[in-house]
Amino acid sequence: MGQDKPKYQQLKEYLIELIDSNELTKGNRIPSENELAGRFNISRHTVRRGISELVNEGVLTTTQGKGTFVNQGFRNNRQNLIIGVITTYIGDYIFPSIIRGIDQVLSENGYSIALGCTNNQFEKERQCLENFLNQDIKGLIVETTKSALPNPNFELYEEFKKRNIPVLFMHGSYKGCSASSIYVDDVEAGYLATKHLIELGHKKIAGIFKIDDIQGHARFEGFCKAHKEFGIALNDNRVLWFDTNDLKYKFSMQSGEIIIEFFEDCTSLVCYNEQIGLKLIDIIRGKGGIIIPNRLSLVSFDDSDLAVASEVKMTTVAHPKEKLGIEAANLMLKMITENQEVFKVKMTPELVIRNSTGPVTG
Amino acid sequence: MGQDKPKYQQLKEYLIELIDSNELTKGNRIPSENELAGRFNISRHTVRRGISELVNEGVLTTTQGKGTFVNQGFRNNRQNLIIGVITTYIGDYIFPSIIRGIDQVLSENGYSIALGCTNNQFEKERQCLENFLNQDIKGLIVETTKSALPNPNFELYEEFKKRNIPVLFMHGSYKGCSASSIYVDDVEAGYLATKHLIELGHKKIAGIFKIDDIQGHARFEGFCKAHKEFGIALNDNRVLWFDTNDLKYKFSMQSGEIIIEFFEDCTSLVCYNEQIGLKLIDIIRGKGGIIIPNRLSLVSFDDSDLAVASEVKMTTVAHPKEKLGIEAANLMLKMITENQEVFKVKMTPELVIRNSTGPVTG
DNA sequence: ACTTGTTGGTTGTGCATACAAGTTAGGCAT
DNA sequence: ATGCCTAACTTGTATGCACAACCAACAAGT
Repeated sequence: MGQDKPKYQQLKEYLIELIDSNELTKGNRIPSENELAGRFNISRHTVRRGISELVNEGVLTTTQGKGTFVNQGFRNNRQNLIIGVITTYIGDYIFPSIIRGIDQVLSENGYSIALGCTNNQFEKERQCLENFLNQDIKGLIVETTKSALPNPNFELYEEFKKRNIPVLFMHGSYKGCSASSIYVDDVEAGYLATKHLIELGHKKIAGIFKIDDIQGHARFEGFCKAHKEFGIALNDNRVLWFDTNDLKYKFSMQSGEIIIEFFEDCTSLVCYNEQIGLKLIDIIRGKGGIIIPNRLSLVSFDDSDLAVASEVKMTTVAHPKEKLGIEAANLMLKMITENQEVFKVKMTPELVIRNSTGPVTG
Repeated sequence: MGQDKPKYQQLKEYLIELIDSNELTKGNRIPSENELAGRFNISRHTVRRGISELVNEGVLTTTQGKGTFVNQGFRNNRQNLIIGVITTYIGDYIFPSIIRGIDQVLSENGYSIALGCTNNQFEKERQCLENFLNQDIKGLIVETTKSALPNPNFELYEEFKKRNIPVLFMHGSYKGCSASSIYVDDVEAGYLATKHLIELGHKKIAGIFKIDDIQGHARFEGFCKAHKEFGIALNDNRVLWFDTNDLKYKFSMQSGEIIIEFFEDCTSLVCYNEQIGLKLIDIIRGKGGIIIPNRLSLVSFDDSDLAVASEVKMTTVAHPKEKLGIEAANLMLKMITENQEVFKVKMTPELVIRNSTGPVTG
């Protein structure tokens, strides 16, 4: 053995080499403490110290009276590579795709995902964060909860920073927090959608946006930007805002009349996402008379499964979804190796033209 | 202090109490080893042993020359309640709902989810299992990968059993493995779907099923059972089998002619799931001439979002999805408290009648 | 003002020893 | 042959000692 390292350390390395070279394998008993002490001419106490560390690392198990045994092989690669992922919702709409993208990259690199889900509540976000602080995670990817509001869990994020655990925010980061983030340019998305309609000759364009969601605001901003750029006046009556609760009631068949009245004098519609878009298509179909895209052109956002589910294949501005997840995961891996650097990545959405939009008629 | 427990253990408890009662909080230095040794009249070595265990548990940090300090609070509730969840796919179809159901229950009970995803490959399943063996999980919920084939990762499941970590299989368990499982009665599902058509007067019923999936077999079995029960002959030419690879090619517009020919002389169709159902509706719509349900009644399975996405609202046999996840999670919690018992839970699917089916005409 | 050395305190490594407690196998008595 | 006991071996707990490495603060010298 060498001379600089402590003896118990040298013993550890000796034992690990025995295991790695398969001279000792799962279930085998290692020499007794006294035997090792005698063989290397060190005290039993020193042997015990080395062994106890390996027990802590999960390599060995000791049983009083019987001996010390090599564990079942699995813990030999003594790494615990977990990335925490916190999203607002699992299982809805585009979130699964994002998670799948993340998983794809991470699992290829030997990491696994620990999942948390906030349901857009700060309290649950806090729980998730505390949970992850108790685990030995190597990084954290967070989809921000209520990103427009000040975040009460700020100190917990600071704690990750203190521990040198990189944190990456998705879909916008919290104010005043100089953390890394990856997000989609939703202003551009709104702009692209609206511009597409304008270029088809539309001038009376209605818009439906979500009010309690930063993406809704951003898409509306793009909506305005396009109007301004092409010198088209923006009519407030043509913009409809809704929030999460409205989803169940506002867009049902029963209230269909009201909705249809809303965009009656328009030739086209920018629609916050495809869940809403699909409900509108249903309402319009039920009502009869209005044909897409002849009478009404419809642009939506995200390009989820729902975009092509009905007979009307929606023109939409595609959210990168899986690609966003992949980018996020790659970025996280980069952050883990390159210490503490701050990245800001913007992803650009793309217009996908299908047959829910057409040139303005009549 | 007491008398039965080892002294280093008593010291640990003493220190933890100091921390829990906030007499020592994050960042504080604890008394030096010599001081503690003197105060309790034990040897410094014994003190060191107690402290070293607390260091290992993440409660304390020692620095040579400076002293030993209390860590930043969060690890004080020294629990690590994680449940491993392995599914074939994340993000597709009904799986997100199942995961959401699991998360809902577990997070309420202070657990968090560690996610793994096999893409239906044994190799990746193995990776996930080894990963979870390296973590300190309290239970494992597995959606079986290629459940019809013998499983090469059997020994890994055995290892969980050995460590007293309960394992719960979803959607069928591996052969020869006496583990707990929760599953949907897919034979009943196939039976319900077919019976519904028969009761509407249909006698020429086509079927499309997935061959590399145990659910496909089961639903087909129910399909046969209904035919037999009502004394209707089963024609092999009316049953079409496909596997995962076919998804991309077999059910596209290009090959639409062949598909349509296949059920040309039938009045109704039992369709493996709604992904396929929707593609068929697309093909039929593109071809023109065939109207659902007038010329062709269509029953599908699962009741996902896709069932009501198009203008044809599909009659379907509903998979419990989220409810299955909730049940699975509850069962897991039960298994954790009640040691090593084996549960078998069967969930019954329900027929949801919409307007893709109607009485036979002509 | 700055460097250097000393001093006393802290944790880190290491040795020798003793007895307690659990496991196993072989020997003895029944 | 069966069952109990003991001896020998294992790890677990505990003490006492010695010196090394490191840290902070203060004092002395430049």
